[in-house]
Parts: sequence; C-alpha cells; structure tokens
Amino acid sequence: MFPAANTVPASMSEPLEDYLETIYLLVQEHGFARVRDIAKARDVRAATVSISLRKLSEAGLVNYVRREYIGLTEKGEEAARRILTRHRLLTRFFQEVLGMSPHAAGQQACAMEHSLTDEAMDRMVRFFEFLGTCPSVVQAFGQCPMGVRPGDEAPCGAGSETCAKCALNHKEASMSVSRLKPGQRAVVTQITATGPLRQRLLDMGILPETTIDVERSGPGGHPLWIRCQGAQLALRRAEADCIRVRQAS
Amino acid sequence: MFPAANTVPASMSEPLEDYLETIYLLVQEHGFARVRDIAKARDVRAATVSISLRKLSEAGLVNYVRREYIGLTEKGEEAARRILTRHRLLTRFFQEVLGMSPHAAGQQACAMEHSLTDEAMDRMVRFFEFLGTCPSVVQAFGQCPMGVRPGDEAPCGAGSETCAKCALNHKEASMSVSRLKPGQRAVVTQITATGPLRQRLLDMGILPETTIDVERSGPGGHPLWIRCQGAQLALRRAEADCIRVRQAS
DNA sequence: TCATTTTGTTAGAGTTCTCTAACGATGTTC
DNA sequence: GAACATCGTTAGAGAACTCTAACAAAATGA
Repeated sequence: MFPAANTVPASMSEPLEDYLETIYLLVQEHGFARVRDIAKARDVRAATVSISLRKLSEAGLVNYVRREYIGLTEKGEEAARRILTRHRLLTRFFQEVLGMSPHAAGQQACAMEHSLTDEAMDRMVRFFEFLGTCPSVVQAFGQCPMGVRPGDEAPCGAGSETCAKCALNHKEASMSVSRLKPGQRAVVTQITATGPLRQRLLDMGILPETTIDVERSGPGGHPLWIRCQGAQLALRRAEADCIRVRQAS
Repeated sequence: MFPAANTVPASMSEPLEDYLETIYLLVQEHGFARVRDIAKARDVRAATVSISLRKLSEAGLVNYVRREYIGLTEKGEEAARRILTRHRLLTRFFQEVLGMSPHAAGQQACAMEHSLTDEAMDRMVRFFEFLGTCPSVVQAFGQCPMGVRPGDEAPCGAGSETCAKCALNHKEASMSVSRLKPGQRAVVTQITATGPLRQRLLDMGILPETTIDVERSGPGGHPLWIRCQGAQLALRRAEADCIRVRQAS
C-alpha cells in the first residue's frame, strides 16, 4: 500500500516541473531553497508551494520533511536538469537564431520547454551543431534586411557574435572530451552519439557551445568527472568518447 | 448585468483554443460541425464539448443555440485562424528546417501553438522569408552529416525540395499582391509591413510560401478579396501593398 | 524571557477541465 | 406509430492547481 515512490510518473504536470526547476536553480544559486523563495520565484503563495512539495516528495523527486530544508533527490535532479536543458536550448534558439532579446527569448522558452519532444530536441541540437560548422548561416541571417533590424529592441547582435565563434570552431580541430586532463576546460561542439545515449547526454545538459570543466579522470574504464552548467556529472568512457569539444582557455 | 459577450478575454485557455481550431477545421472540411464530430476530433466526451460550447458562445466566439448547428462568429474565426496560422508556421519549421516527419512536426506544433508569442512568430516568419532568398541554408543543413540521415524515419526530403523552390524564388522578380488580377494565383514570398499591420496579416494566415488566389479586386481604394488557406479575406489597399508574391501557375 | 515578526502548514473554497450516468430530444426502421 | 438508435444536455463528481484565512512553529529582539 505504499504510494509508488519508486515509479517515475509517465509525465509530470507543467507546474510540478516548474517547481522542480525552481528548486534546482535556487539550490545552485544560494545553496538552499526555502518555501518562501520558491513561492517568490514562481509568483504563487507559500501555501501552494507547501502542497506541491508534498506531491513532489511523494513522487520521490524531492527530499523533504515538514519544515526542514528542501533538496532534490537524484531522480529529481535529473528531471530538473532535463527541463533546464530544454530551456537553455530554446532560449538559445530564440535569442541567437531569431534574434530576440534575452528576456523575450527566456519567456518564450519557459512556455515551450515542457512540450519539446525528445526528437525535436535532438534535431534542434543537430541544427546548432550544424551552425557551428557552417558559420555562414546565422551570419547571413543577421545581415539579411529581414533579420535583426536597427530599430528593434535589444538586438543583442547574435548574428555576428555567434558567427565569430563559429568561424573559429570551424578552423580548430575538435577532439573527444575523454582526451582532456583534469583542470582543463573545453566547449562542446558536437555530440556524435545517436539514440538513447545521445538523448541521455543531451538531458544531462551537454549541448553545443556548453562549457565543460574536467574535474577528475580515472584510468582506463573509470568514469570521467566533469562540471557542466554548475552540475557535477560522471561520464562513462563510452559517453565521453561521443562528446566532441574544442579546447578553451 | 449581461455577462460580457463583447469583451475579448485577454487570453483564452488552451482547451478552448483547441475547440475553436477544431470547429474551424470541421466547418472548412465538411461544411458543418456537430458536437459529436468535435468530441471525436479532440478525443473527449460529448458532454465536455457541450459545456465548452456554452463557454465559447458566452465569449461571443461561437454562434450556438442548444441543439442547433455550430458556427464561428467573425471574432471566433479570427481567433481560430490565428492559432491555425501558428500551427502551420511551427509545423513548417519542424518539418522543413529540422527535418521531422509531417506527423511528428504536427504533434510538436500542436503542443506549442498556444504559447508562441507575437514577437517570436514575427521573427520566425522573417527567418522563413530569409530562407526563401538564401537557398543555401536549408540545403546545406540537408547535406550536412548531422542533418537528416539515411536511417531516419520519414526524412521527407525537406532540404533539397525546399531549396529548389528557394532558388527559383530568388531569381524571379517578386511583386505586390495588389498587382494581381482576379483569377490569378500567387505564392507569398515576403510581408514587408511591420508592427501591428504585419501582425494582422500574419494572424490572417498570410505566411511565406502560402498560396493566394485573387477573387475580386475593386478599383482604387476598394478592398481586394483573396482566398488563402481556404478562407476568404478582404485586404485593404495598404495591406495588399505589403504582401510580396511570386506568381504561380 | 516574553513579545513580535517571519515562516510554513492546514482547512476550506473556487476555477477549469474532464468524466460517467441518466435523461431528453430527434430520427430511422419496420 | 411503436421500437430502437443516435445525438446532445444536464447533474454530479473528481483531479489539479490555485487562493485566502487561520493557525502553528521558529527566529528575532528588546
């Protein structure tokens, strides 16, 4: 009669995903998350948060006992990272490709992040990988009379800026992340994996143009510990081999 | 004490928008819409539809008296077209740019159409206008090893196909739709308007690559009647002047 | 330490969307 | 025209999510 604490709900509701995301960000930023902070961030009443926390706790996504500090479980962190990665990816698209202001792009991403399918995400990442090796595209759009126009609010110069990076990209040789030594920093250019392995890496937050710091690397078959978007992740050898990067600083 | 039948609700709920969309499509396809058909199309029970119709009716979007045929008001049609246009635009993006199958692209569009902001829509249309004059982009993506791959389901060949069109586009002179005579057909290449006028045209369903049939054109300041996506629309002169097309057949 | 403020919880209620079940109303068939 | 099927409506209920109001617990400060 235990309510299924081990069962991953087929799909979570949007509000619940938002709470998870909020908690993740608060913990990352301040080291802790309180009911009050969550309520403020999501613009709801504390009472509502309280109830939602119970649900998340029952779903095994949040570690929470009444009036204690709030933390995500392993599963909860994974779920939060999954949403946040979608958020980042969509924001980049609206900002860098379509030329929207960071704020507007973020808003739009917020509204869509819950419904981006795995396939669409996969394809969108491929699109960014492509942009990284074909600098002409965004550049051309940026210069196109219909692209970002002078009168537009916060043009954010995505076109030219991105393309400077891309041109570099293109010239520099890329390598597998597994070649990096602890302490080195690199920027993802491509994920060569396909299928579930690719999806797994994407959901962890490994997207093109993401910075990766290598923290520890064991010999041979041991996992490679990296830091990515503020999160510490363990990559199996097979996973690390699929991540192409260019070195950065 | 009349419940505000003239007030446009600031924003409609997603289900209500879906009902509107469904009714619009049913009327367009079969000439009429019954509760049963709507229920089937949306995969809900008739009872639910019945209740929703009352709401839509109270909002002044649907013409409906108990047990009679169901039709959209002027306002309802506008709202439905607005959503459908977003649907079409997003579908095109996922299908033609990202290379998803028509079915998957449609699904994804369904989930996002309710939250696409005016600005994002505007920018996305510009992106398509840009693609129409810079054929290299989608083409290049299609040929890129990371693009649509041999093993993929329903590649739909968007890359090459679209670009053949684009190349033509590019070479042919475009003209304003107001130059067309009744009976002529053309394909939209660009909407040169900006601001509210542009938004109005987009919401009517006037997107790049949309086919337009001219039905009636009055002299001088009279409106131009066109058919677009199955809908008959009246364009004011100022509006027609902003629509660039290439002639087709 | 006692009063005050801040923080979190519970109780109760409202909204929206959905369902099933029962019931009218309309139409069809023999 | 009676029996049957189809279609639409209403009634009643439940799931999510939210709110306000009242209360409990903890922290702060004089």
